Amino acid sequence: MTPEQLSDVVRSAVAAAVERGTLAVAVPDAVVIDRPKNPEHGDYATNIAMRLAKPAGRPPREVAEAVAAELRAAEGVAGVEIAGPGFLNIRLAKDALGRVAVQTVTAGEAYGRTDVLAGQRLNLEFVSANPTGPVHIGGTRWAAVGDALGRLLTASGAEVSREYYFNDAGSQIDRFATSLMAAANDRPVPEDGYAGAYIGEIAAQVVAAEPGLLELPDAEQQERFRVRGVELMFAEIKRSLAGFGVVFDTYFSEKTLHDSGALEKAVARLREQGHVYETDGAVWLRTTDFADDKDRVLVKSDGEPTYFAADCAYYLDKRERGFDKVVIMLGADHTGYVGRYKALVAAMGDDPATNLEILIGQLVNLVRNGEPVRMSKRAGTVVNLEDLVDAIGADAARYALARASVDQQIDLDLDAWTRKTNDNPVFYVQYAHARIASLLRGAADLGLPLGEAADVDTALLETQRESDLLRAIAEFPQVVSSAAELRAPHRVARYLEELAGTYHRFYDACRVLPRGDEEATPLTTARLWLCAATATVLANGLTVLGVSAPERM
RNA sequence: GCGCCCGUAGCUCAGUGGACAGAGCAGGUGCCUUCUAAGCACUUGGUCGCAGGUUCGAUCCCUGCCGGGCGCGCCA
Repeated sequence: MTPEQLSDVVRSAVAAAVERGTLAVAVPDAVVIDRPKNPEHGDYATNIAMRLAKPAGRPPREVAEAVAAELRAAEGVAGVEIAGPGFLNIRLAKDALGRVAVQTVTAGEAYGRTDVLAGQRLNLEFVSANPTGPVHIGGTRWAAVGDALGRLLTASGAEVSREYYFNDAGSQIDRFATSLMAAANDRPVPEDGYAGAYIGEIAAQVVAAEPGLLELPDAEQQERFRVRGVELMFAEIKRSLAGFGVVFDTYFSEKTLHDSGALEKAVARLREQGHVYETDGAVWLRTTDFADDKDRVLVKSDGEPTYFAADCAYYLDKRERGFDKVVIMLGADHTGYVGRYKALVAAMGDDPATNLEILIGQLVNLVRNGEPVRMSKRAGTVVNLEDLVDAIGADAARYALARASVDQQIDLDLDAWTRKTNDNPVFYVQYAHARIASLLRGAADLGLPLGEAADVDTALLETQRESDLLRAIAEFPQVVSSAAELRAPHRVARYLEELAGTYHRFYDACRVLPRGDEEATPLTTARLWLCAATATVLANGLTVLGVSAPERM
C-alpha cells in the first residue's frame, strides 16, 4: 500500500465514522499521510484528527478515537495508535507494505506516473538564449531544471510543450553581425561588439560558405553575416543542448513575429482593451494599471517596436496555440520583467494568476579549488554549457544544477563534482543503481530469476531495514507529483539521495544472495524483488532528472 | 529608495503548519577470504539572523528590523 492508497483508506474511515454518527464533520477532500522518522510512530502517520478537531468541535484525541475505530477494521491496516496531541500512527499489515515491491517492478517505467495534472496544457519556455553566443552557465541551469521540470509535469499527466524563444531581430543581432564582419575583415572588435574565440570561428565558417563575401559592400556583407551567423550559431546551440539531453518541441523565432504583423496585431488588441496611449512620439502600454512599477514603451519614437512589444505578441501567439498556461523560466537578472509580464497578460484580458507563471532561478557561480572562477565576456572566459560538460560530464552537470532549489544561488565546485567520492551526490545515487544491477546479474548467474509476481511472499520482508526501504519506494509517486506541482525538480534529487542511502543500509544489513553452498529461499526471492524495485525507482528518478542510471561503474 | 531571492551544524545545503530540526562533507572510533568499501555503523556538532504577531502547534504564515545576492532603460 502506497501513502496515496492509505490516504484514501483514512478518508474512507472518516466517512465511515460520519456515517455511523461517531463524528459530525465534513469529510475532507484529501488526507495528509506522513512517513514518520521515528519507527516507534508506525509505518505511516496522519494529523487528520487535529485538522478535524476544530470543524468537529471536539478535542483532537476524541476525533482520533472515532477515526481509529473505523481504521482498525480496514484492509491492510495492522494497527492504529493515538499518540501525542492526536496523531494517528498506523502500522500496515506486513504484506500490504511488501506488495509495494511487486507493484513497483510490475509498473516498471510507469512507476511514479500519475494523472494529478491531467488536462493541463502547458507551454514551458526556458533557456531562450540569443544566438549571439554559446549558452552561458545561467542558461545551462535552466536547461537542466527546465527539462527536468518538463519531464516531471509530463509524468504527472500534464500536456507539456518545451519552447525556446530566440531573438533574431533587433540591435543585439546587428551587433553580432557587425562583430562577425569585423573579425572576418581583421578589423578591431566594434564598440559594444562580441568578442570570444567563437566569433572568429563562426566568421570563418560564414566566409567559407559564401565565396566572394568579403568583396561585397559593408551593408550587404552585414546582412549575409547576420543570416548565416545566426544560422550557424543556433545550430551550435542546438548541438550543445542535444549533448546535454535537452531538445525542444518548438524553436520560436522573434523575427517571425515582426514579419507576420503579429506585433501590430498585439498592439491593436491592447489598444482595443483601452490600455495604450501615446506620449513623446512613443506608444505606451499602461502597465501601471496592473501593478507594474512604470508604464512600458511598445513602439519607440523612432517607430521601432520594443522587445516588450514582441513579448506581447509572443504571449498572444502562445495563447492562440491553445496553451492554458504559459510558464517562463528566467534568471535572477530578469526579476524586473515579472511585473511587466503579469501586467501585459492582464492587459490582454487574461488572468496572470492562472495563465502565467514566471519562475526565477538564482545565479550560478563556478568554483575551482575553492576559488571563484572569474568570468568575463570581454576576455572570452565565459564558462558555457559545453565547457561545463567538458569539465564534469553531462550527468554530473545536470544533477548538480537540478539538485539545488532554484531559489538558492549555487556555487558549483568543479572539483567536487568530478570526485568519485561520497561528497559527490550523483555518484552516490548512480552507485546504488549500479550496485543493484550487479547484484541482479549475480542472481541471474546463480539461476535465480525474479519469477512470477504471484509467487513472491513479500510478507517475509519484515526487518526494519527492509520496511524502511519499502516505505521509501512507496513514497516515490508522491515525490514526483508534488515536485511537479511545486515546480521543484530538486526534490526528486534529494529523495533519490535518501533512497540510495536507505538501500545501502539495507544492503549492509541484509544478505540477498545465498552464500557458498546455501540454497536460495523464499526470502532470497522476496529480497531480489525488493532490490529490483529499488533499481526501478532509482532509474525512473534519474530519468526524470535527465541523468543516466548506469548498470556498471 | 523600491521589488525579488537568500540567512538552518565548522563548510555546502534539504526541510509542501506537526512529534526529540535532517543529509553530505570536515573531526573522532570501528567494519571487507563469499552479493560493487564509490559502501556501512557508532560519535562530536544547533539561540533555525533578531524582535513581535497569528495558531492547539511556527524553521515554515504575517509585520518590522539586521546582514548578503540580483534587479529597477524609448537596451535586448
